Amino acid sequence: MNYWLIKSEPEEFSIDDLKNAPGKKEHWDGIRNYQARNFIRDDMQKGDLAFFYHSNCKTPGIVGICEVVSDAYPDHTQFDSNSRYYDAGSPADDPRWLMRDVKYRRKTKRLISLTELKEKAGKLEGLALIRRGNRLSIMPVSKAHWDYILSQE
DNA sequence: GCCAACGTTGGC
DNA sequence: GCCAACGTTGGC
Repeated sequence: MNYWLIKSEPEEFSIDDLKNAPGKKEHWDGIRNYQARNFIRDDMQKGDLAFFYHSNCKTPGIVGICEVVSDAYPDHTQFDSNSRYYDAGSPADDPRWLMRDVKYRRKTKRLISLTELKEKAGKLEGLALIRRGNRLSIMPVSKAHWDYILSQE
């Protein structure tokens, strides 16, 4: 059992969009970073929990919790020439990009902002999210950090 | 909208 | 294999 943080721009896909999706479930497409891909492929497991993080918005931060509910499978958007995620170089018989399905669990009681997480850097040492220049859209969260963040809810 | 930080690309 | 140029991310 591992813990994660996944970023989404709320204008694109918000925690409410996930909550309102059929079965409260959606595939997490559009990952185009090898490190993030490797996390999806190698380290995520069905049943893992992830913080849902809103990025590139007025107050970036953690807004909810979701669960990984599928194995990794090819992200279909890489083969769709109309998609912004189209990748002409991805071999059809060995797709470069994978995704998993995530399911809505709940919203956090309040938005736990990036600012606040940075203020608690002492308790969250090593958390990828607050490392300088971090741009990963999927990153691991240790059990200790997970528990601590939830205790601040 | 700006721009720092980072990942990727491609010439050599 | 190096590294400059470029495109993207994402906080501010």
